[in-house]
Amino acid sequence: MELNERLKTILTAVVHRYITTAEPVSSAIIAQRYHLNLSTATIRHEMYLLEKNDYLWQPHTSSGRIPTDKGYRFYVDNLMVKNYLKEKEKREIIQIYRQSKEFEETMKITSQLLSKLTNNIGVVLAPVIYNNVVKNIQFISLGNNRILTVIVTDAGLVCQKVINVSGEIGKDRLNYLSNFINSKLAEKDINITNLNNMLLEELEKIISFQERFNYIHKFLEECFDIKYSENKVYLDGRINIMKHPEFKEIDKLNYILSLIDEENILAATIRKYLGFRKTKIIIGKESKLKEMQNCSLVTSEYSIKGKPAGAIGILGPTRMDYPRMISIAEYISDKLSEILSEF
Amino acid sequence: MELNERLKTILTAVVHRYITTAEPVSSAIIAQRYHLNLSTATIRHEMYLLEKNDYLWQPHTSSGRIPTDKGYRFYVDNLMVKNYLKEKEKREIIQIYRQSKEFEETMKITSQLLSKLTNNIGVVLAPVIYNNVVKNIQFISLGNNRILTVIVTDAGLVCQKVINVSGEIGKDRLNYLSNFINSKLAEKDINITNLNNMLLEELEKIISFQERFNYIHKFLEECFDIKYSENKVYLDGRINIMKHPEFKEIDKLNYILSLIDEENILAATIRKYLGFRKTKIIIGKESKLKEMQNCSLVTSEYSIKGKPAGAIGILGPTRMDYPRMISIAEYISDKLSEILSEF
DNA sequence: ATTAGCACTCTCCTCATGAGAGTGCTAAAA
DNA sequence: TTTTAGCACTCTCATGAGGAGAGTGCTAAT
Repeated sequence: MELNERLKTILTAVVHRYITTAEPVSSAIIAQRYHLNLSTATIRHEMYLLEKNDYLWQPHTSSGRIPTDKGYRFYVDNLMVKNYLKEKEKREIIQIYRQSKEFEETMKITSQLLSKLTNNIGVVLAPVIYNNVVKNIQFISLGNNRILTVIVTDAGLVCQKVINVSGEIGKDRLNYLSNFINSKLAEKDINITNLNNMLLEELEKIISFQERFNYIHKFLEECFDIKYSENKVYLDGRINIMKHPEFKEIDKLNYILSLIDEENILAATIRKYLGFRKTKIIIGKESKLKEMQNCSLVTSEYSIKGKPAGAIGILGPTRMDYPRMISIAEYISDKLSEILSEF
Repeated sequence: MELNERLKTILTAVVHRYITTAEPVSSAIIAQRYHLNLSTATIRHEMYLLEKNDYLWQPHTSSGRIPTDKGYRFYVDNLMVKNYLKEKEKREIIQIYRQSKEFEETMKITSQLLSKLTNNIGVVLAPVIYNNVVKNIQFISLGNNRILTVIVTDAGLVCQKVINVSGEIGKDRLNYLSNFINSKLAEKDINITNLNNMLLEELEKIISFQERFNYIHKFLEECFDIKYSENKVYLDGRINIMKHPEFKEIDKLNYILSLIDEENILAATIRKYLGFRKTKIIIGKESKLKEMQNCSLVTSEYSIKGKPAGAIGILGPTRMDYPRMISIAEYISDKLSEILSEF
């Protein structure tokens, strides 16, 4: 069924009212507060139609109505009015970001900002390193046949990995190696995957002749097999879930808690919806995850120097103020993109 | 009042029973299960004495008894019998540790082991870097007057920091600097604090003449002002709190949740009790933190190459199996010490 | 198509009741 | 003096009844 204007107005009213009060919405409240010049009986009839079409539901026969996931979805796609942050809020955000000069801290601050501004849970996925241009590589001998590799990307990301080698490699040789690679890196932009594929061949040519290290190939392969930042997730504001009446019941709390406990599930969910569009909204059961059934997730991607890098997210009850969540997510991801690009 | 043997036996019985059932313990249960050859009336009288002296309390006048914090404390200090892990469990732990060769992963695995083995929350404080001997230092230019400093300690810890300088420092000069420092490091053991104090003078002498960098002093000072690992905390098994009946009530859950949310509070609490003894037990209100009032924390320190480095912890309800928690905490901290010392 | 009116449904709160668990006390036994 | 049997007493917890209140669904009139 195509919703007519009046049905849309009523659905909007129900969503708005329910978002602010967390109580089932009655026909009387709509009539009183939303000035539709309709009697409660008419509104009741319209609500009945909305319920029949799965936009609303009733906890029990004689109670008010609550939006369904489908109702929220329709609201988000067709009804809501975009919201913009106040200049004052924007300034405060910028102010807070100014405190941090470091990558890790910036990630933490971002998740804190998200949770403080929304009263929900703030999530930040660290940038994926694969896409970034490698700027510098260093090998540091730790002794005991262990070598620390430090890779720096143009985005200022640093990742490290300790590698076991089968025989001692002298300092000079490590220096030779890093100098050689760095000179190659200076010539043109190379990301980690490229580095892996391209450089290995060349290195083998040069080094296996010059240096006769049989194991150098394997060693380098290990160096570049870095998953570091792929799994890194920053969460903040877990306690906020306790503020929402929907999680007063232990069972529902249990679901969202296990989502929070297993950061990987959350990260995987966000990652699953990446690409295609900057901002995405996943409402309740849309995610197919049983742990998400009472939650919504608003995610927004950020980039570094124009290249997609990662995403931030806001996790809260399906009953959330979507326009505001979206404006916050988008503003923060924009700021984060700017800041990381400057690094 | 000094507790006589019979009172001790009864207190022990109450603690053991309460730990397994989470139900107030009645005199009848003690008489039935713990073969004291006493009537319920006598046991009731003894329990009354224990209650008068604050070792037990009753939720209401006609219910069984529950140990107080003081009761648990007495049990832990005087009554409990030390427990040892089974060989099979030890083997499994070693097995799991074998999967990891990296520092970060080892920390994560440790917190997971703690939570899985105890059904409580596993906490790991990363090693504090100050005590460690500095092995190698590298400066990598990031451009835009930004320099990445990587410090490696003999324990294999790596910490990084990005520093803004007021003017560009060339690659050669950075190399000169790191070579100079590294040569000094090779001569004798220097930890970060020493490095900071001692080296700065020497460097100033040498470099301010040779290189005429006015800002080199300030730059180096910033380099060594590293708090990196001090605040790093690894938590695992947050969801486990839901398994305990004491947290079925939302209010109590709220407290422990805010403890889990603010990792710093937890870390600070653990740190506060560091030193003096390897393993420590903080029971309920002993910590003075209102968030801890229904929780106990068992912590055990680990070391790297014999030097105190950090601590692990187990966070759960005061009603926990202390002997087992302690044996797990001690075994894991020992293993962790071994592993980190090998790095 | 809209509305007034009203019976009906369901929740929620309170109160009463009774069973059950476990104690505290007392007087008798050891 | 210590221990115990016996019993009244207290408190919780589950159940059900009753009534108020919120809100609906339906019907007949506008």
